[in-house]
Amino acid sequence: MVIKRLKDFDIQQISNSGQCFRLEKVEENKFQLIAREEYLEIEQKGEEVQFSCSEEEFEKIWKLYFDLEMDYGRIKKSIEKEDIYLQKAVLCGAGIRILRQDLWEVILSFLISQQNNIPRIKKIIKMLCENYGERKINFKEEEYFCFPKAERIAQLEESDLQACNLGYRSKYVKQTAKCIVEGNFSIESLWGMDYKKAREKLMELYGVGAKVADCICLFGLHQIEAFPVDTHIKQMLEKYYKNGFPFEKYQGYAGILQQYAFYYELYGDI
DNA sequence: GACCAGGGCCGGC
DNA sequence: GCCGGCCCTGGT
Repeated sequence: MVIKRLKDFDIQQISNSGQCFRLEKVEENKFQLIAREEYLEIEQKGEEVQFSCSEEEFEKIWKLYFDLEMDYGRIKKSIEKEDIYLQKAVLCGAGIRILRQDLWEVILSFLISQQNNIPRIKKIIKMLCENYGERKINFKEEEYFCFPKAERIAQLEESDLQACNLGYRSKYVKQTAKCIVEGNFSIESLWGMDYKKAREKLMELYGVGAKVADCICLFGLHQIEAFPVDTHIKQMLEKYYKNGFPFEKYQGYAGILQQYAFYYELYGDI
């Protein structure tokens, strides 16, 4: 067990932020996460956060995973005072961070995400994990399932994917997995590219368009300048930034602001 | 029960 | 560059 006091961190907000789909609330203030083939429980009260792992594991995996070395306070402070919308958005999702998830998991998850809603995306991914992910046992002697490897997904028939409710996305997933496994697309090489090149390269994949590519850049490669425009962000831009979003003022990290805005659009001033 | 829309993309024009 | 079609289902 590790206990930390963390600023700019809210596990519930991160869970609801739509960037990851395997972080689930299990009881009040308590969440479970399956990532990096590990099982983790997180319990938060105020700034005090408990992680169900050793200090070594925390340092080795989770500190980086939750992007705890990034100063989000500084990013928030950089927002212009006159920008009422962003100020409100940042206040609303003050504990959001951009996780450092597994690249393949992000690619598959956001292929599934298109023209879909978050509860349904979570259900589909859960089913894929239970059917095709490696089964493991956690510290409570309970079973859990890892995210399925590309090799396993590539073996499946489209009908198997249809059975997991992927619908018309089945063909995208099947072909993308095959392409990666057969060595025709190196996802590792993406790490050596800048945002523009990585985005362009990702769009070569069948089923990956501009928006999904941006999500993969932002959530999979941690290229925080990527600014995915989905239907919510599109509506927001049309409503509050008719003369254009001030990207020039937030060069290099607009994607983090996108995430605050996305969350604010979803959950608003509740 | 009906209807709309969801972290869009592809293919045809 | 624009537009129709698309699997399925959560939410109203």
